[in-house]
Amino acid sequence: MSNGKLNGARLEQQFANLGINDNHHQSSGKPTAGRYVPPHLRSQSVSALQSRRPHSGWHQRIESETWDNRRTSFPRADAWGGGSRSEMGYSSPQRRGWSDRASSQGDRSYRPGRYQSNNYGGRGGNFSEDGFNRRGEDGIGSWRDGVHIIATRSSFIERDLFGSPDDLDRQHTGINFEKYDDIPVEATGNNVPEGVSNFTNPPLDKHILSNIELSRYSIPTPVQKYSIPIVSSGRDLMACAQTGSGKTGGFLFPILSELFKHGPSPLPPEQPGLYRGRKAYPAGLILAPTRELASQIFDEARKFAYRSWVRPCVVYGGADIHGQMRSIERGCDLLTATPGRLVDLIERGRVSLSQTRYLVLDEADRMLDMGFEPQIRRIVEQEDMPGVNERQTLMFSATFPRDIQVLARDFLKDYVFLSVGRVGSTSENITQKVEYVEDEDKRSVLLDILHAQTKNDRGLTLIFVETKRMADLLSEFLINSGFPATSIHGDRTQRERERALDSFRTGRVPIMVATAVAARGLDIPNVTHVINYDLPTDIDDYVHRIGRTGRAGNVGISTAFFNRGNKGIVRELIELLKEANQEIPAWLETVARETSSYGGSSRGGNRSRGRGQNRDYRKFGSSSERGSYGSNNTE
DNA sequence: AAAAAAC
Repeated sequence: MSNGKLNGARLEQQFANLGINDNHHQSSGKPTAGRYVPPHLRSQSVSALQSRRPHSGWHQRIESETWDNRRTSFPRADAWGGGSRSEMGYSSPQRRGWSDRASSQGDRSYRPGRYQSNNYGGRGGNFSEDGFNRRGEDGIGSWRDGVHIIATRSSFIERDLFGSPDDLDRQHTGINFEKYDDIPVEATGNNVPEGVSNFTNPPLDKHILSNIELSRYSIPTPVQKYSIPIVSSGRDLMACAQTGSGKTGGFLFPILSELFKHGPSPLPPEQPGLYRGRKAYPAGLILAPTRELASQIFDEARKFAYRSWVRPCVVYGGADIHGQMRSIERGCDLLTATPGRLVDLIERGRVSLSQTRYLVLDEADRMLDMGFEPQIRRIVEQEDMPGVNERQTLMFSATFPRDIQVLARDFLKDYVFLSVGRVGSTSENITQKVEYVEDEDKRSVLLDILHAQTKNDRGLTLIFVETKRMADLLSEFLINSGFPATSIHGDRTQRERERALDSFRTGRVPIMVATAVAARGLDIPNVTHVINYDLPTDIDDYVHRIGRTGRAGNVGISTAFFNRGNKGIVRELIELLKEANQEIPAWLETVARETSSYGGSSRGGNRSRGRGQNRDYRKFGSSSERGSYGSNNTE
């Protein structure tokens, strides 16, 4: 199962296996049984999918429904005539690419020869008296003659995107609004704009306000308070914010708001190239370090782009690239991507970054670490993305080590540094326990913990291990011990990963064993317990991992198994526990004392200064000055 | 040393 090296028959087999276990298909009774639907498309309404059924051949339909987004999921009489659009006609050579038109803002309908100048986006008309479209056909706005045409509302789409008010799954009830005022916020840089305390029309566009309201967010979280005016005033941002503090909204709200205000960029004349089709020119690009995180961000983007001219898309590896290409060539204004797949699409000539005005690096410290940095540099510096002065760049992460801040400077101009939450530490919402457990005792201690909590705890337990192999072994062990468990790691297929995450999220399988792939950014409500079965070697990873619980003001528990193998992080761990007002076991202090303070590793010197690392190094950094980049390693 | 991310 975990070694998926089947070749020829793989695809068919995958399709054949599909209808069996996927509860999405079963529960919603959609006509898609037997087909793989990526997570971000699974909530499409029945009518939407049915309406597409008669249009094209079976094979085509799999692909298009897989990656198709809302925009083309609904019949559009004006664009498609009698609704006889076929995938073949779609790719016919006589179709003119939208990007090689004389007019910069071309019509995006797909019928060959159809042309309406100054029109961008979907149909905006068809209003009914109450503003709702009863047939559930719209939700796609447009831009015409400098005016943002907001599409009619659709109760179908709204239920898909926003859930119903009593839908516990979707609610953000845990947000402790009173506590927001106590959270320290530090904004440094030149002329830092004043924070806003409400979602209001200036500076936000009215339409984004309406989508924020539909999502039931009532007041800005601390990071949003500042990111909104910072982005609206054209500034760059490096934001260091506690996990679960609304970082995604922190960049989506102001970016979409600006896009709604200003409309699409004029498209450049198409360069001759191998690929003659419609190229995607996203106005905003969001990069994320894992596929699941990209998918999660995209889900949010769909909510806040609802009824607007902005079409969000997502691309990531491990999923069929052709479907993704078809999706983005239908229009792609706000693209969320993992780096590898994006580079692939750029090489294929399917994506140009020449119109990208907003660049977001989520989990930025991860994106700029040794594994990712070359790819990021390539995307940002060696493709056709506008230079640092012609775009706005935003970086977000819960941790921002000083050396990464130095690196990040290459991508930013006169940025505001924002530090939200308990600086450099984890939230007090999380009760952190550390237990001394030898490797050979870990299994039985884990079982004890799980036995103790299954009684009345209906929350989810996330268990982190260091290796993919251990993730497999441990989840198998738990299952054999009678605990419903699943696992997620990079050697599982994308389908397995998504299914594992989904069954965990819904609570069907309340225990998940995970590698670092699940450590960052994933927003899974109701994770009440994070267990570090293996502690990471980097304290920042620990911070991100335990941040999967205690989200949005909820409380959570974290348990770490510590033994001699983990003494490398002992001092940083103690510092962290102190800052978060956690109990520190006496034996842990002993281990720290026994661990030589000069212990050979360079880690103690550069990174560990506790609170220092999440503060603006321009202001708090020790010896290195702004101008001394390149020779700053003399501590 | 391991994990993640493209085929």
